[in-house]
Amino acid sequence: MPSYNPKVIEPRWQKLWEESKTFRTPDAANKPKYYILDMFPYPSGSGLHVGHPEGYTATDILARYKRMRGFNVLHPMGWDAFGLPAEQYAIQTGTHPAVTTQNNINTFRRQIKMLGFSYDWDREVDTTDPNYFKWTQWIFLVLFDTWYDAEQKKGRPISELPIPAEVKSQGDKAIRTYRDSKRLAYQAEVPVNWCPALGTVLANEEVIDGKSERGNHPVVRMPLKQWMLRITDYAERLLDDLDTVDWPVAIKEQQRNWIGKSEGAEVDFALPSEPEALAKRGPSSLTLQALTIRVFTTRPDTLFGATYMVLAPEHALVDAITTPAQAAAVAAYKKEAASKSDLERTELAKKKTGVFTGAYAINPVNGESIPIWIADYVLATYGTGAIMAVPAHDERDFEFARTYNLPIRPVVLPPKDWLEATKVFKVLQRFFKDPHYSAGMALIKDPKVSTLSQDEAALLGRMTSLLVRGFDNPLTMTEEIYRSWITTFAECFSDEGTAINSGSFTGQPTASFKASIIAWLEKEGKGKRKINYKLRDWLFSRQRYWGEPFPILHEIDSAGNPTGVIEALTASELPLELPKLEDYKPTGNPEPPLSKAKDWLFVEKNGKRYRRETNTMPQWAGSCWYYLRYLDAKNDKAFCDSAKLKQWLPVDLYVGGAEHAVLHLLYSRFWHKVLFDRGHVPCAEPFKRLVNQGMILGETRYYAGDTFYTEDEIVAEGGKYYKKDDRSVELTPRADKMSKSRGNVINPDDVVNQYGADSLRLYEMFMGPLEATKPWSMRGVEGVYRFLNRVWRLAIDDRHEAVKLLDAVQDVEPDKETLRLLHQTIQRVTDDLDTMSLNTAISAMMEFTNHLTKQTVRPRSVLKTLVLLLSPFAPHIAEELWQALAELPSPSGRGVGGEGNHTLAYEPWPTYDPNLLKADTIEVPVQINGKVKAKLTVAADIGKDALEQAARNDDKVKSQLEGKTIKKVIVVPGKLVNLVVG
RNA sequence: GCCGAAGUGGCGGAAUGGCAGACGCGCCGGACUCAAAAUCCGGUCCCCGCAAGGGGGUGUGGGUUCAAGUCCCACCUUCGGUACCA
Repeated sequence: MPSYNPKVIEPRWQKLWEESKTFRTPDAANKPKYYILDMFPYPSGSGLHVGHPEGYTATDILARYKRMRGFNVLHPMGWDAFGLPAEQYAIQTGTHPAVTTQNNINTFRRQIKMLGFSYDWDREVDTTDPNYFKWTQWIFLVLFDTWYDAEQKKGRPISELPIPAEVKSQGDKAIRTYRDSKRLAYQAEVPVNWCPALGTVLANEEVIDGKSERGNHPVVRMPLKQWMLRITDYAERLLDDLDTVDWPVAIKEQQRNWIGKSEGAEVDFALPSEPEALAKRGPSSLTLQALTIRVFTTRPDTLFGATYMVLAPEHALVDAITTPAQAAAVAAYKKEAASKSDLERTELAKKKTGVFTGAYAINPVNGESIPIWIADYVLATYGTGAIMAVPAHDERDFEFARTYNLPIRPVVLPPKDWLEATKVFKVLQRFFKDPHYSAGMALIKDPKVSTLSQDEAALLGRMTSLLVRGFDNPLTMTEEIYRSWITTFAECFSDEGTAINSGSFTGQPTASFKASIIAWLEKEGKGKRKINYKLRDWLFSRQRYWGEPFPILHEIDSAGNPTGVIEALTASELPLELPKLEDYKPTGNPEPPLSKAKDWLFVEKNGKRYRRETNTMPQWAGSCWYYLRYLDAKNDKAFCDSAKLKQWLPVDLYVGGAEHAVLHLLYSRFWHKVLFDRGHVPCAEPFKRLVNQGMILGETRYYAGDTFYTEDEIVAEGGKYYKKDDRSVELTPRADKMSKSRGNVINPDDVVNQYGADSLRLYEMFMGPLEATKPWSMRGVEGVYRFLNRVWRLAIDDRHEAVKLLDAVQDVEPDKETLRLLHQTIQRVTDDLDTMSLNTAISAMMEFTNHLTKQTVRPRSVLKTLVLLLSPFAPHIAEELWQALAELPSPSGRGVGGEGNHTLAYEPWPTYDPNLLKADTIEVPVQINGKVKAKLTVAADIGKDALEQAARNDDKVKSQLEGKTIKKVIVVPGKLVNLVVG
């Protein structure tokens, strides 16, 4: 038997590790801690795919390496198990989602264990376990109990919220309402994506082109009372603290964009208060004169160019300001806008639409009366839902103004180089440089020949002299030119420049204008400095069964109607478990399925009647804090013991897919900061270092239209690809995402079956840099499998019946060369592990193996070191070889399983001696004018002068230098010699 | 459009500013074998040349430098994210 047989040795070692709990992590240890975390998976019904083991292998290698480096390593795994698929399955079959979920978890656990990861399984978590979600609910109660103190920039207990006197005077109910309005968890009426076919609300990311991601059902927008989390209060800190974490810049940038901080001003536009106008609108608009429309702008310096205003169709004041004459048109437009999803709105963004309300507002800087429109290019959810439109300097306003013929007034003069950078200018300039310019001019003016429009030709005429002069003299930008430019080329300028047409502010550059106008607005009480965020509050409730129930009660009166009073459960009442349902089918309306559980729904407490909250939490809830639960997974007194939090936090290394760049990672950070503010965790950021593994694509295929061929059916020639047996068709190579429909999914089970877990692990790391997107290749797996076979045969006699060392393995000192290469390999592998360059670490071991293969005598000590280096990558074969190579159980090895089985998992990591790295002689290239012309073999420690002499004396160099003079000599000892000749 | 990443052999990919293509795959040749598989040894960037040797070469065009895949400027392409955010 003992040729390399992963099918036998892998299960054997997995069993040993499991039975003796080799990787159990003690909480107390006199070692430095290292917390390595994987993004835990959603256990889907289709099982593990090869993308999962990529990150898991990388972290496992690091975990095993750090253990050998003497760290107390925490490396846990668990399940993000709430989610829609199990519920859909329940609807179809009646099987409880918990059953489906446990089956899927079992499959995932089996598959993950099959890969030999060194998780501490005693810390396994499952977000659907009541003992887990008890604490998810508990954290929700913390959010519910917290308000954000903007002055202290900190979340504080709701009991510490100062109650304004006028609220206090209105009694308990007012105080209650006031408190509820300040909590981090609050209820609000918001538009949601309701999918009637699925009977649920969907998250934005679950809606594609106005249809549900699953099943392609239509989705409508409707307002529903929802639970929201006030993440916007933490926007600034979520932004600032990005500077304190070691994350990929791309992810930080994505989070910054998502938070979307912009600085500017809020400006109030008053409505004119002519009594006549008011009377016409009837009693509903009696308060009109008190109304102002508040806008947010990042460009208060363009206020003088505001020629109209636009409200979002959903803006609260639309009906109040609309004149009777416009009422019908406005109503129709509002209806149309409401029926469109956000996506449809943006899809149809090419053409801007809108309707005049009939109302006017007063521009606070110049008292001008400007028309108010509604248009769906203004979003109700951003800023104040209303804008001042400056068509001369905003692309969107510009386009809208052109469509509806609204006035465009330039108030910012672009700098000169803006004009020169425009595409049109470049074309013109090229044209003017043309020696056939005069002839060209004649042609351009000839409408039969010219491709320019009449307007363009006219502008060309007007600008000719200016532009011609412009080659030699600086071009002067004037309002006249800018105006022509806008009208002719439909290009507006939206950057910073110099103010024109702006009253006493004229002449100021944009930056100083902004500052001075904000000061003016604040003095006049017409506006103020304002920072706005794109980030919106987090819609936290779902109309689903399979999620965490909210620990919230709604008080009801004797008729069963809600009184508006909400009460949180106490910690002692947790967990609030899900009721069993007979029928998981959607209710057909937005009433969540939990409303069907009549026994569960109503409770009496302190003599009052309550109805439970029937929404459930989104899937993100459980994954927001799972990294904390691992530290103390079985604690039933707290979500985690505080000493353990102090010991283990923050996570030292977090590895997962970039698809979670924003949502999961932002939500987690938010919860963590709230817990931090409330004193439950000891640090402000949860994940110190983050690494994203890249996506693994399917095997490269070679396409001709829709038909494709595999690598061995094609032939490459001159950078092009053809079918082997028919060269008439050129093929295009492409690697696609793995998907069932493309039929290119690689199943890890199959790979392990054929080559073993060690080969799968090794291949996934050898493919390329961890962060890179890379295509799968079965041939590549074969390659690393052959490598492991070679390592095996370095030590083991594969023709022998028992696992027996080859005679070549001897207790002798390694020769000089082998010793040098060994230490070099230790260095390379160690350095590569520290930088997570796992692909090159494997290359280094391959090179050393290739060297050893050629040796007829293989010192046992050398093989043992190689095995230790290999062990984090391919632990099973390493353990097996370690056992064969080690005559005695190593005293430092923790016993695993039965007699004679000793793991290498806690062996000290090999160290290298820098003095042994150097060879006695090295090859140094000699360049002449930067090109390598000769190579010298010299002593490694040769001095600068000696090296130059050696180069000059070299025959090849001499012949190259014949008849030339050396102008300069560069000698880099140990590296090269470069002779510069004339 | 904006933000981010990346462009290197037939393929995956290596290269603190210092010999481009490590390592693996594939391919070619050889050994072993009756034969095949497996394994082992050698070769393999392109062009000219029997060879010795010579020339070219890291998306494109410029630049810095004795020396550039690597640094700087401009552009092109691909991938990922995001998108009326005022």
